[in-house]
Amino acid sequence: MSLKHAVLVLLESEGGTGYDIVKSFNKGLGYFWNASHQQVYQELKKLNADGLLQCDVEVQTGKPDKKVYVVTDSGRKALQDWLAEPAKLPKINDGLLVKLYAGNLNSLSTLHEEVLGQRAHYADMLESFLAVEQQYLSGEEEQRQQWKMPYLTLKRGIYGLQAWLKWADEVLKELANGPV
Amino acid sequence: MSLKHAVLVLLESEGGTGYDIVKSFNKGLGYFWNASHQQVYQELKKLNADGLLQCDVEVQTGKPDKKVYVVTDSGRKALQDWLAEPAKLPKINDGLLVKLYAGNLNSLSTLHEEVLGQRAHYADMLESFLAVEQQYLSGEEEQRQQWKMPYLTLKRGIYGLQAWLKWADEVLKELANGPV
DNA sequence: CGCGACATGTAACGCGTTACATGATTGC
DNA sequence: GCAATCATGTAACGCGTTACATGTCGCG
Repeated sequence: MSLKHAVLVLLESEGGTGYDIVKSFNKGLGYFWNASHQQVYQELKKLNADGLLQCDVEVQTGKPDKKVYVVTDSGRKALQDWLAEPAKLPKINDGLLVKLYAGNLNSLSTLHEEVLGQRAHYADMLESFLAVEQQYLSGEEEQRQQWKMPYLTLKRGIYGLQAWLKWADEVLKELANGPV
Repeated sequence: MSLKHAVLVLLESEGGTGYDIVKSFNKGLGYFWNASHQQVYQELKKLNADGLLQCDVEVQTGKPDKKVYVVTDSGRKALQDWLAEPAKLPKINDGLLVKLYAGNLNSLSTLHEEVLGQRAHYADMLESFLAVEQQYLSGEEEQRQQWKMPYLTLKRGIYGLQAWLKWADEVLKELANGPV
């Protein structure tokens, strides 16, 4: 949809390498935007070819050369254009819910295990989000002001996960009680 | 990811046309699985070619002929295989959150409008979900038993939307208060 | 000695979006 | 007359996944 714009946002203030961007997707932004390293490197190449990014190579020994990308003026313009148009609603395709929906085709115990597995994953995720939140809340006023917007997105992750976990617990109860 | 399997689930019990499937994606299943009609027709063609679906044509006058698909034995097997393997975690790519994250690049009033717009959409959606829930809860015990699993997926939609709306209200307050 | 972090990619394929295309019937 | 519902598709393109591919450094 717009990996392009997510990349521009990340590079806007600082510039960075593909590797840096992938790391961001596994931390801050990663709560609500995902892309594999393959995808990121492809995209960087393309954005560079299209003139939205400029690339400086830092030669290194022992490691592959580091390619540091920075946003160009036309990149900044593309970002502004995107910010001005309304965001699309995210598309949800959740296989677990399809399985549940078709519950009678499957054994309840298999479903129970699956839900438990995802539950564990999301519970870990929530814990780490809450830890980041604590860090934010205990920071200086100035710091808090600076990280206010990213914090709002973190909050989204927290509420979303709490709702998911609440739901999952109800489902697990149903699956345990249920006939068969 | 597995439009294939979503289609098999929908056709498993009844058989149906591409049009029927698209309608399902706009109702029941649509809360957590989406696909355009173009995608659905392509997929049906492919599943038919691969022998997972069988197609009977009903000739009609005035309208295009109706193609009714039913799941074959190998289709049923493919479904069972999929049900047996663990579901992947859904991938989230939410442009609105990218915009918020990069809030300082944008005007707060633009962000405010965007959040308000999505809020309106999700509020409508929640209302319609709650209406469906009421219908379910006021049904006969036997009906409830039959629709239990789809109801659990509806519940997911309800909790998810409520969490989203709660979050959005906090964000709107912040965006209204905030400096600039 | 192996694992994880660092650092980059290619190729093939499959999934999803946008635009284009047709045409009857029913109800306001 | 216009919009919605019924009913189907093609073509081009762009986005995402999986598999393959390479090589160093530091830690335990």
